Amino acid sequence: MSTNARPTGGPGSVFLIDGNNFIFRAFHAMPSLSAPGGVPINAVHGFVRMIQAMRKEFQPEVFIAVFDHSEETFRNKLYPAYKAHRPPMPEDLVPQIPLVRAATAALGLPVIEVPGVEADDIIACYALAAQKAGRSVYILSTDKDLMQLIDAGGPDRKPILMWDSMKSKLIGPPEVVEKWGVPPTKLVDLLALTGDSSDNVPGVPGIGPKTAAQLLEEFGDLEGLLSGAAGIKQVKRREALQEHAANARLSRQLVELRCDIPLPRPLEELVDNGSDQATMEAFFAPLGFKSLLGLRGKVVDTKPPEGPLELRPGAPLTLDKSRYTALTGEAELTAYVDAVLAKGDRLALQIVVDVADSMRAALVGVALAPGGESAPAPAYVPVAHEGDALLVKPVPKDIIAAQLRRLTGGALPLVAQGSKFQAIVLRRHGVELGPLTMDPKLASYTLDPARSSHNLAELAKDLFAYTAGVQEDVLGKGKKAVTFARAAVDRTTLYACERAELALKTGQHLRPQLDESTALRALFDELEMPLARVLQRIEETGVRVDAAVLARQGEVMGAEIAGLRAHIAEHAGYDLNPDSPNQLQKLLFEDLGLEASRKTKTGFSTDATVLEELAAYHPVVGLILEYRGLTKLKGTYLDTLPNEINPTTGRLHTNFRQAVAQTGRLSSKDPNLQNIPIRSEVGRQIREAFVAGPGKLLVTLDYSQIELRILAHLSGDKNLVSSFRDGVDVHRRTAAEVFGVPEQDVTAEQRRVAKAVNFGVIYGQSAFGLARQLGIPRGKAGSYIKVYFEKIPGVTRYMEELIDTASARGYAETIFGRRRRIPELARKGAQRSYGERIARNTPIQGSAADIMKRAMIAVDAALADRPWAQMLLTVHDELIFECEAGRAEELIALARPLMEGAAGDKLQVPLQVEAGKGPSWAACKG
DNA sequence: CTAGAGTCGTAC
DNA sequence: GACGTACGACTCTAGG
Repeated sequence: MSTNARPTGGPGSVFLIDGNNFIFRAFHAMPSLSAPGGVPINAVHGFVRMIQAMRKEFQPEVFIAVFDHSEETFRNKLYPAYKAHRPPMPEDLVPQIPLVRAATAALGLPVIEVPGVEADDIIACYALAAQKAGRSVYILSTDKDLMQLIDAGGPDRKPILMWDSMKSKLIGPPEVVEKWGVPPTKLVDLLALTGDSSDNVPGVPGIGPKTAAQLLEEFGDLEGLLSGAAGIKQVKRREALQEHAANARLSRQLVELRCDIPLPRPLEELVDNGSDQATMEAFFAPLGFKSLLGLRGKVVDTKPPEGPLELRPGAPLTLDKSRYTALTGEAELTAYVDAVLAKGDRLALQIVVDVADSMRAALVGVALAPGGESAPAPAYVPVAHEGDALLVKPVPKDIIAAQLRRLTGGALPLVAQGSKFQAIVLRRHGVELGPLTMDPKLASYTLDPARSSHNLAELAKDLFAYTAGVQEDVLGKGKKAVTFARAAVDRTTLYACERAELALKTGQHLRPQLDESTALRALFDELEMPLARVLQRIEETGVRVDAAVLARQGEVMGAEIAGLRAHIAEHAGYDLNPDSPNQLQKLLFEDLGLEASRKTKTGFSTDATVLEELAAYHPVVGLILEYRGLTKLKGTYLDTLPNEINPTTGRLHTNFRQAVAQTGRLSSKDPNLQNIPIRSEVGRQIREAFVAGPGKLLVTLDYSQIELRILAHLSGDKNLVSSFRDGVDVHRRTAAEVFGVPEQDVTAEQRRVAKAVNFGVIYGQSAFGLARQLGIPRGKAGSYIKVYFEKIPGVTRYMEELIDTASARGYAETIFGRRRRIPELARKGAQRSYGERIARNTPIQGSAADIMKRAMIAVDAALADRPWAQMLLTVHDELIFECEAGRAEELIALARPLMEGAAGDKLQVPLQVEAGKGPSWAACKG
């Protein structure tokens, strides 16, 4: 029973509420709360909320609440002192008991009670009867007496489990053993020995749970123990058992649940039909339960996820680092490679480099951790450690490369953390890797993109409670830090071998978790892992950037910036740095007395929207805006891009990061080539510097409206779907619907509004946000949104469903089953709202990302035997290629259908791809 | 001097 | 508080 397991509800499930247990827990969990008349109702409120939530999530076939009936039970007859010394019920709880029963009934849940029989016994009867009838049973309680019923189930029967709804913990046999030291079947015997002071069950004095478990282990059961007690060595214990044997037997009778009463109502009668709104309102409205009324009866798909939602930890790990060796001689290396090839079944790699840039790094060494029963221990192959005593006679690099090729060229499946980086570096050193089957970073990302880190050290800590060595310990820190090229071989060996071995272990640990979900397994094996190789080729190719173009633009812009800065200073009357929001605030809102509109954490906002409003009031504001625009372009692009050009290749090699964006998108870093300007004319000119090589052309292919198409597909909205099927302008069609005019009469302004609303929907924008975006009054924006949702009803319904399902499941998912946990949905206020926006956006943005990734793999495969074209970049919905000038159309004809077909048959709307070509990125227009 | 927070702005 | 996903430049401040 893993910590994440939850009940499987739906048909065939029987949920039995231990009413009294539940009331007490609700009472203590909820803050005090009173109904309008002053009656305390916090327990009622908590109780009802829990029932609502469970009904929504689990949709039990049978859902009943069982209560004690306050009469003498057989236990009192047996033992008058039974439950005699119970502390009195809290004063505030007393009046709530009858209310809870009534509330339960008002919710439409059968209230079961039998005079003279405790709730526990009734629950036992129902649980066993339901199991006999082939149902799975969940008892909603934390009462230890009920744990004796727990049964993991088997081939011939369904399980009986307990569910602690407040801790979200499923209690099965392993949890019972963990808590009590004995399985559920022996729990009665154990409790008979230990007794129970709260129920006044006597037990045997001096015997607590630990001793009882140990004795039962030794003697089998209570009777065996009592009859064999004479043989116990410890005097006190032996005498206690002999003296109190009768008490123990009596206790056993008190503790053991009886299931010999007839069921007051047969199971078939108790099928849950949900609640009746009128009944609920009649009952709850007078109690002031407004929020609960809205929560009623929506049917939410709560199919439990396949596989874990978070990485499931494993047993603590210890690694024997004394086995690690450095292979410093050629003979040693060869022998090691032979042994791995003979005995290993897979091989984990960890390269060591001097700098963190895969296209510049020099290979310093490689650690190898083979998997397999009799495989050799991990070892480190030093390649380029400067001046280490261990390496007086280093093995020639070409010999190392040859041995590595033998080892990693395809003879064994490979494992590597951050495999793309390693593959690029190794390839640059003459070692082309064979098939990679596991990259733990990508496995972690696929399983749980929302986790805080996919770093190997973090994974080792979280999964195996293992603390990995840190780079700092090898390289030193601060000014004295060295690169690995200057690090000692022995320390590097420990560090790198540990990482290789951790990659191996982590991969082996995560693999079965991926396999638990068909969707996640496919995403990993067929999407993320192959994509890493595609991205490897893209990064290795790089893109040509004409530094001279950037330099020329930079000079022009620099002069303009200097002029603007002087003008701004003139207006101000003093020299200031317009880059500083601080100084800008002083100028605008103090010296010039302009009106500050928005506040930031540290002062008044001076962002573009604020400045645009102020532009009419003072000429300096326009200058600042212009200055801002130009310095941004110059500082971020013109000045920095040339520095990123690789001196060896003469091209720009970005790093596509595959395990960062929580939606499944890629990101681009060092430099970021996914935010090169295009929207403004000045900005767009930067794209003139991205050029094709001589005799070549750039080709761009971009998905038209892919996110809106996915929204159309997911929501199934009639209007949206038909817009795309008919191939019309979707914003125009939306405008026509929303403004109630024929399509040909839609004005540019109307289309702009419709477009903004369409995008706002994808991002979960509010009326406030839309108003700000469009610069219109909030009321007007609200009415646009209102009409939009009326005219596009499928979208409304879909968005509500998305939030409900995501809230019930705790995650959002894409068309291809990529999941993203959204813990924010369990919180309140702003956090919850944020969670709702994520829930709306992730399926759309993530599905688009999945489709693009599929397209990239397909196109890459098609280009494998077409060396006249290379993929250069991806910008979320766009692919950029470089190809021989005469073959641009051929490339477009090849790639376009692959991109348009990348969703397979998953979409009910077509995908459309637009193409452009030209000598530069800027020239790639339609 | 460095690291991190804050603000702003670019892309899709 | 109010629009989702990224990356990064620049300023300013806290800390060594």
